[in-house]
Amino acid sequence: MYRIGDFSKMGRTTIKTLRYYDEIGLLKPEQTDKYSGYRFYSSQQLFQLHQIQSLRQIGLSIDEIKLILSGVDSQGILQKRKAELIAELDNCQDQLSRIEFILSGQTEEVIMNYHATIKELPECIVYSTKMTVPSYDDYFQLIPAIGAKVTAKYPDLKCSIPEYCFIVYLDGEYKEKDFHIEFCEAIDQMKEDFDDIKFKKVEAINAVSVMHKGAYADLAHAYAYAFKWIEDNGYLAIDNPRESYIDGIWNKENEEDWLTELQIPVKKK
Amino acid sequence: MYRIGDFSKMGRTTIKTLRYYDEIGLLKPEQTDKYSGYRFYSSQQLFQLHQIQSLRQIGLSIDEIKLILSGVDSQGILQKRKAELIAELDNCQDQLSRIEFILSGQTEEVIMNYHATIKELPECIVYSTKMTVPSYDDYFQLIPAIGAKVTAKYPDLKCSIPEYCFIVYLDGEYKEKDFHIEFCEAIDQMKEDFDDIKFKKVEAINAVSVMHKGAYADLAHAYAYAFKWIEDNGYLAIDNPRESYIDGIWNKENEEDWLTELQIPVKKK
DNA sequence: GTTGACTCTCCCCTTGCCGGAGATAGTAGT
DNA sequence: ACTACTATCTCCGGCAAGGGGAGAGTCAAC
Repeated sequence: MYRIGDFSKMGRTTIKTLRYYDEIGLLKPEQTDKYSGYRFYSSQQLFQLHQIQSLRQIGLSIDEIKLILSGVDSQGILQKRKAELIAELDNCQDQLSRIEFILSGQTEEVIMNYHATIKELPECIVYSTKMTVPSYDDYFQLIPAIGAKVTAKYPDLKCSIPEYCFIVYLDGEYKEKDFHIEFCEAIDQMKEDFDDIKFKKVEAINAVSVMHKGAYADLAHAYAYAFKWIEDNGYLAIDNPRESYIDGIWNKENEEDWLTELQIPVKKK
Repeated sequence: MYRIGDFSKMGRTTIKTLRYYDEIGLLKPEQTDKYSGYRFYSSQQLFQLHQIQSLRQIGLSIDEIKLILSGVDSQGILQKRKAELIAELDNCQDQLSRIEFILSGQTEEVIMNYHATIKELPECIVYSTKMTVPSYDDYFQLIPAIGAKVTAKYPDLKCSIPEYCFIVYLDGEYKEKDFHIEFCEAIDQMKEDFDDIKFKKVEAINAVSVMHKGAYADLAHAYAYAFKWIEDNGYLAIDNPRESYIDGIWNKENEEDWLTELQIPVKKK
């Protein structure tokens, strides 16, 4: 029989850990002095401790170890842990890649202070209309009329809150002018199409998001940054990019305060 | 200005998280109603939130993000995170390898219930003597005499507590009999060599440890298991194996209760 | 006036322990 | 038997980054 200090040295663990394992019932000392409370361990328990340590070293949680020790489906638990590890590896690789990307010192990132995140865009219902516009300015002048037209037709229709209004670029390539775009506004319910207005459900999707602050003329930098990010970090663009308007001419006088979110649907390569 | 619910939807985060960021001063709402306590965020803060999220997605802690936002050495922090990630990747690979090893279903593991752990063996002082013995039994009969001889010479010398007594196999290969071994007993202080007894410091080292329960005749299985484990998990044995005796003929009658720890110094390949 | 949706603060919970305070227990030396 | 020292005990609090829920107050619509 060994006291906790000696046992901890033999098992290369800490006294705190042994007391904790006692408390949670993972490894109870073979004997506990009723009056002093001293814990006494046998050398046979070193064997058990060693097994626990080997399972802990492969990252199993204490609850999982308890299950294994009580004879429950250890294959399944190991398979589950294996899946976790593979996910963890992917995640580490992804993070590492992103750090390398930042450290490689993109000019756009430094100057414009761009940052990319992956976010899940939830499913939503939108009304949409396609058009070809010569420039950003023309496009923003068209929007209020579209809103008014839809409201006139369906007075009970409401924009979702918070507002989610975006355009999708239908041109496969980058264009300086005469964009072919689809305007979308997220709403709370489905309605029948009319005129050139179509109602549809936009599926949930993962996207790379880059925030752009300032004039639309500089959006090209944000696009360049986003596509380079996608390329360098092992993602693949799987749909047309969206531009979501948060602040613009309609609520901010100063061009520098305009805020636009670029969303590019992607998947891991 | 947006209330917390809308802002959380726009930023694809949770209300709890926003409140937490407020509490710890990472992202305070632009305005807080003095009477109702309601938080109000501006769309410009969406930009800040987005930056925070991009840094969180590469695994930085909140304290690190605070540093970066306050303009402190972001290069250094990213380098540090990169190093962490590389270590994490190694660790995941190691764990994955161990799980594969278990799942590949080693016979020895199932039958003998072997488990391997990596542990750090601390530095210690030992006295040692080399000998060639025909069998385990002969060897265990020799040991008490050695102990007595040393104690006679140095009465104030004490074995370390807990006792750590092991032999090192000097034969490069596996032998059934006539082992060339070095007997070592850990002690509390250095002394002068005499006769065939040498005193020396054994350096700290990492070792694979496998516990063997039962007769010494079966130790060969433990060796086989340990060396296969080392091979399959990308380690390299860098020194002669040690056998540390915990329970044996001297304190347990029943051979099945004997407990021996096999320690093989290794490093990662 | 009354729902119903939203938000607030406050407190406890998570994992696997670590650190420390204050109280005993056990051992060695005198 | 007394003292000094070490080992051990229990209990409390803390860690990272929020999550869950209670109970109370706010806000807008019907």
